[in-house]
Amino acid sequence: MKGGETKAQAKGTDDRLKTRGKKAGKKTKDPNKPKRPPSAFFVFLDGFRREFNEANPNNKSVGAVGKAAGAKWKSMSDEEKAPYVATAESKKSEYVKTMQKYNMKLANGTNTGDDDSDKSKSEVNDEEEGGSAEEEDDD
DNA sequence: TTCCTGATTGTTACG
DNA sequence: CGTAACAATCAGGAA
Repeated sequence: MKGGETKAQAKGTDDRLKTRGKKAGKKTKDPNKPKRPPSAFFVFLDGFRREFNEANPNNKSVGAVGKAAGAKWKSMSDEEKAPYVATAESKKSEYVKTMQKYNMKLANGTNTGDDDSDKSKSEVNDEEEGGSAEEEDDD
């Protein structure tokens, strides 16, 4: 057990509580723009929502689930969040890779037009599918 | 009818 | 180092 909880973040961003821009219907004009992968919390939320949906057919709204999920999330132990965090990590890996292609494409698209076969090796080889998500920490 | 907001935390990136 | 914003969701409120 770690005595000091990581309060480093210190939620110094309470300002964002106020509807931070973020329009729902705002679509990105960049089709390749990689969307951020769901955090461990979101991964947990994904499953939690379904449960909440059945547990609360009345459904209140996203806020209700969010609060419930957040409350429970904090109640969860690191080990319980481990699987969610592990999934989040995997998503992040893909995100990073996607980001590379996104950046690369921009570099290619906005820059030159010379590219055909050579660029093949120049570009990022997405054939790197190794173990991935195989981190098991034995207690 | 159609669009947008709300609420949760995490993660990522820039100055 | 710190801040700023955005990631999903689902139904209701507003114009």
